[in-house]
Amino acid sequence: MARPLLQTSDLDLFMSRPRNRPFFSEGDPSGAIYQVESGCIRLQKMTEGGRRCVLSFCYPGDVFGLGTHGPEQVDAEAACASRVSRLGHLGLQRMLQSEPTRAMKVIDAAYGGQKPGSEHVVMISFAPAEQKLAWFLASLGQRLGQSVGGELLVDLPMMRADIADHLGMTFETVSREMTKLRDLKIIDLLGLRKFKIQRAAVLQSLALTGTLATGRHLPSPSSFAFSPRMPAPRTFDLAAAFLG
Amino acid sequence: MARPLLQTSDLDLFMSRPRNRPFFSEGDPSGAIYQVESGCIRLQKMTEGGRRCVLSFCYPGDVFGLGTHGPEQVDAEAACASRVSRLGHLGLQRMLQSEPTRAMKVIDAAYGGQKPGSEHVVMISFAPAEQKLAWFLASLGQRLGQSVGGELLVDLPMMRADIADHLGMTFETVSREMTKLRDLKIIDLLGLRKFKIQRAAVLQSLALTGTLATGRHLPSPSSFAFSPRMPAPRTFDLAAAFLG
DNA sequence: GAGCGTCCTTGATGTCGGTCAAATCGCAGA
DNA sequence: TCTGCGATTTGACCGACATCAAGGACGCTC
Repeated sequence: MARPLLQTSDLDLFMSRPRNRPFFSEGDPSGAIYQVESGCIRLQKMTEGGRRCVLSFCYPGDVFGLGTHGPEQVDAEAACASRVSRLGHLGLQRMLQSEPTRAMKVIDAAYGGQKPGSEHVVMISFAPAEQKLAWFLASLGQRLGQSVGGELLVDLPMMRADIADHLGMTFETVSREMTKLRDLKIIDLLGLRKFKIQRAAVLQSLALTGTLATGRHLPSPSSFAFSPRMPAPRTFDLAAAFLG
Repeated sequence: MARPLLQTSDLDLFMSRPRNRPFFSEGDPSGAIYQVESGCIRLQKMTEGGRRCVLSFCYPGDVFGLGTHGPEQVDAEAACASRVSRLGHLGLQRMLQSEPTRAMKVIDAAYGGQKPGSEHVVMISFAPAEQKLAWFLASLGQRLGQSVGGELLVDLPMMRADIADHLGMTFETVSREMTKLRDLKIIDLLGLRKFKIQRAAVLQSLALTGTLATGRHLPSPSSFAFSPRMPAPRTFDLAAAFLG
């Protein structure tokens, strides 16, 4: 990660959890802010019927803990062995007084401000299984990918079942679609916890439109694949407005 | 509605739209805050393939316009003939200076702070069609229902297709499931734009567990049906923290 | 390296809900 | 009231995906 939002001096606690153990559970006291140091955190809800729904994953550098990303609405569990640092309620109030601008950035991030969560809803409501998985793998590549000789090497820290519960499908279908993408030579599976994106433009096209494209008629792959989305024309800046 | 968050003196513009016309579109300048005066607003996204996904509905008294409820992420269109009032960027900054506590409440609401949006994701990812619709009708009853002689009379301001795009199904399936619930005497359809909840406890049970229940073994219907959810034990109050 | 449990892959089968199509309803305007 | 169009209902059919069920692979611990 580039430079974490929270530094050691801000934090008042470090927590480690093996896979599937909670950092907090729905209904726990809220107000603290968490930053992922290593591993991968699942923000999830359980249904009455005992099924699990993974609302989002947090990776190193991500901040969570408020609103829809906090114990008022979700559980936070380790998707693999993970370390998380914590800024408590009081520490946050101290920061709000001493460094209000940075504190507002932290708060915005902890609400899940960065990620466009509405895309997730769009994908799980309409897209067929193949497109859902392409979308997930592409966004994972964008977030965690390491460029190696023109290809993108990506960690896959969570289990198939976690991906399934994130995309609203079964782990069997995740597995099948994964195999299909491998057979199409769009991705390559390197063990269970790592994969390589071989044809990024095709994957991206599949993620966006649900159809395969050769990639030949698209804008040059390097500029098209995984480019950040266009910035909004003019954005309301909560911190700026507040601080005058 | 009880007492609207924004008063006439705050607002700088009133807008009316017939059904399906936009109040704003994704990418429009952001920073303004909107309050529904009458009608029903759809917050929605279009997919590449031209399909529509309705992320939420706003009813009279609801405030929207920021974050996932603003033009950075969604379109806002009238689901039926609607009136909306608007507090512009500058007006909001003025309010932040003159009445910061109220302004923070307005901002929180405009981010969609009230509604637990994660429930929506859970429903559309796993629930079968019948449960999805039961959940939607039950929450509509909770929000818009008028108690009339032990039954709940509810307006249904949007079309079947809007409901379908909100729940990730087709309008044909919405129609079929609606008929099914009517045949089970759980609801009664009063024309196209109104319905009555006849057996609230059963509807609620269907919404929560996906199974029909007689209602006999449930807690007394009056306390169970449509009761507000339990408050979180301790909640981080952004406004309070900010204002010291 | 052997043994074991968990996770993953693959196959066979059934079904829910999507798609296509037609009939009916309801409302607005002539 | 009549007419016309869009919204809704209902029906028939089919395919994508869930479910059930074995195997196989991976990564532990000993």
